Amino acid sequence: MSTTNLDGHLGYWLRLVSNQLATAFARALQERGLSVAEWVALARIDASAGLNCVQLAGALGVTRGAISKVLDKLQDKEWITRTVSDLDSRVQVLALSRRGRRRLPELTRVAQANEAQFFARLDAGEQALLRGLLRKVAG
Amino acid sequence: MSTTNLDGHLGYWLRLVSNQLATAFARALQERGLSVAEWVALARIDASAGLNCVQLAGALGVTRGAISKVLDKLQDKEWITRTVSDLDSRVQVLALSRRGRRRLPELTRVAQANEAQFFARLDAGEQALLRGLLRKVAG
DNA sequence: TATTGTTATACTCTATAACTATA
DNA sequence: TATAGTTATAGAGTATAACAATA
Repeated sequence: MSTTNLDGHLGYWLRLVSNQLATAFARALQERGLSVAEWVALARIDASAGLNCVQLAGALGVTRGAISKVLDKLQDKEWITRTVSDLDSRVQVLALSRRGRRRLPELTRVAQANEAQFFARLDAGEQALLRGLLRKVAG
Repeated sequence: MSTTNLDGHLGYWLRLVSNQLATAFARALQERGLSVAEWVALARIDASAGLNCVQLAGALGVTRGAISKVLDKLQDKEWITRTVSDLDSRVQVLALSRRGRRRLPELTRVAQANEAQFFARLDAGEQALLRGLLRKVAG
């Protein structure tokens, strides 16, 4: 007799869907020369002007160390700038570079196309519902 | 002007929540000597009797190569058995070992406690709704 | 030829913890 | 002392592709 009803676990489905989406998205982004984590950071920097590293890490739910590496890669590609704050020289102000701004629209299109395809089984109302539930969990 | 409304992306929230859950769960499982991927495989083997590797890979949404490694670790710990099928000697039939069966209930409790805490912001109805939506996306 | 499972290789992603510089 | 950011280290998790054995 099995003791496990894995299908009842929310975590199981969350993991399955998230992994499938990430894999598909990673392939789509690869041709444009960036990874999923890099895209998320880039998009967040664009969406929230004047962010620093600690704030970005908090927004993405990862550590400072993890963010630091991702930012290194984005900076190597010259898609972002890191500017020391005038008010506090420990702080970096993050921003998109000219090149980053030029590239972002296409990346956003790729992200949206990927999402549209991936969540095609849900109608607009269901997608909004799912988004709302995830936001609520994220707190 | 920013072009990105990251909060509108389902993938953003999915990634955030999934990563948070996986990190918390990994910590809880670590003390019991296994990883998240190992637990998921173990639970799936228990839930679906007579699985082989290809079927397990399909159920978990990963490749055969990835599964092979996870199974190696579970076998090293003697939590599963791999038995060559009588009908087709290419095929392995996966099953929990005696030790695996003995350990599973506690691991299931850990998983459930972790989930209960993580999804505490959602009531039972919302959790069922979320599960249904994720299942629908997974197809 | 097709399928099952393994292996070699390489990445991405993340954490922990110690560190530097500044406040 | 506390905070911002970096770095060193380690490990989990996965993919791709080539491979051996079997069908």
